[in-house]
Amino acid sequence: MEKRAIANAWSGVSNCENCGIRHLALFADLEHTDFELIHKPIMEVEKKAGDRLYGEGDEGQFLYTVRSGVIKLTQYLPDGGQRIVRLLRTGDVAGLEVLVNPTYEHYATVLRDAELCQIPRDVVERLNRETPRLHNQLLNRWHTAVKQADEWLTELSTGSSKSRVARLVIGLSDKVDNSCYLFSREDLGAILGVTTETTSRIIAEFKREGSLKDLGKNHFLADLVRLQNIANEN
Amino acid sequence: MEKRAIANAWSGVSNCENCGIRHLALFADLEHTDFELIHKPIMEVEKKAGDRLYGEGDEGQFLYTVRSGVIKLTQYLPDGGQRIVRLLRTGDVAGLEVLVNPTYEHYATVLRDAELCQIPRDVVERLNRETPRLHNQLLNRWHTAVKQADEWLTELSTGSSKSRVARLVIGLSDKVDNSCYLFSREDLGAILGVTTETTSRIIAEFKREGSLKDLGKNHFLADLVRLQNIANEN
DNA sequence: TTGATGCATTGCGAATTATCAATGGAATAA
DNA sequence: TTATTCCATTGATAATTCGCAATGCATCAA
Repeated sequence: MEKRAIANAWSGVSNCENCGIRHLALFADLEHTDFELIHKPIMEVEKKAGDRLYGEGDEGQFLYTVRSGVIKLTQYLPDGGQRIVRLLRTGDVAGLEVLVNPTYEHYATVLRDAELCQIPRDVVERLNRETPRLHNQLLNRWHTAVKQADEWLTELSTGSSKSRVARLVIGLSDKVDNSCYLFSREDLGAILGVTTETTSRIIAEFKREGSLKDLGKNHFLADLVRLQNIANEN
Repeated sequence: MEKRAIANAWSGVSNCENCGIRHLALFADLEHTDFELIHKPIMEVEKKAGDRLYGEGDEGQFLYTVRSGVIKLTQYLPDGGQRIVRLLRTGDVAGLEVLVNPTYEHYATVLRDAELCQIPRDVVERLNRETPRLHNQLLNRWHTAVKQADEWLTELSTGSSKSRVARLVIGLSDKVDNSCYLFSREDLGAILGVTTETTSRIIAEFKREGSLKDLGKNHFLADLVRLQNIANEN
């Protein structure tokens, strides 16, 4: 995990303004003068799979914009059971809740090596107070989060585990080349609320029947038509 | 379903400003001058259990603040399966998504007779543009929605159906007098992602073992300690 | 009161999923 | 190369949940 200061205040400003993924990021709508409101450095950090960004209950100092990679947000039950409630990808923001509450509400863990912009909470709060151009982006982020949560409830937590795995694979597939990078069976199970073994059995079955072709390293070729049928069955 | 215009523009304004539940409502932080920005009537509507506020895909003309009663937000799967993704109660807002998208994203149905404030989308959009005092409330609403969705994923869609029913009953219980108003077994099942029969069996079992005491009309006395144990078991 | 209606409950067999334990296979380090 | 380690897969069995049909129960209207 390497940390590279984009900057002291001024050059941090300069870099955000020219960020390659700015059109996807929280600061998409900011104008030149807005960037002058940023008086704390925004760091670009790299994290490896397995690294933790923050834990539930930790004091929320930073928000994170995902530049690349995948982050999982996890919550635990009293009995120790865990559930992955959301996946964050390029352009998504982790830790939005610290604008409303002092602490984080999830464990944020890197699922695939990630590059992130680490933004001090103060910076976002100040921009939120002083320029209206951040508001729409913030509302959009919240909306996206609710939408994903609702989809997970209806699509990934309803029906037989077979259809649910199928829906998850479809959701993780690149619709252009039908390729699909999966996660460990344990993580897939934690997304779906089923056991590791059940997930494994179903994916193995998909491979046997040709719905998935194994390309190695958890990379698959997906037969989306077939999977869609399974997804709709039950 | 009776509709009573609070007003032409001016008296609508006046009434919102003096609303009995304003401290809970979307307009909680507005100041006197902000109310003058409201140039369309806000209607107070009464709906009976079973009435529908709007459907998924409908053009989103209104937001609704719940004054009393309970509203369910439902999504459907292609195979016809349905899932209740959220319950709205006093102070909650239905239809927030129309500030971001043109159409509603759920079916909103009255679960218990409800009184609602029907607010034209334009009104909220204008206030959102012209007064910063609505922003925090909007962010808060979104945050609440995400939080409830996440809780439903971890608590109501994880573990055995018995623990899930127990967690749901606890969540629906009045912590002061341990009383609990349930819904039809079908609705409870749609909240938990299990069948009506399974839900019914579990609640019947709770009654037999004394975790719930039936007071008639889906009103129960809950033994929260016992239920909590069941909730944590598995 | 008497039906009629709409739910809730229950029984039972089938299907699904969990659980525990063993085996297999691929990637990595020595 | 050879171990080693970490997962994924599979088997066997138990437990849970579903699906369908029958029955019970309370409410409401005639």
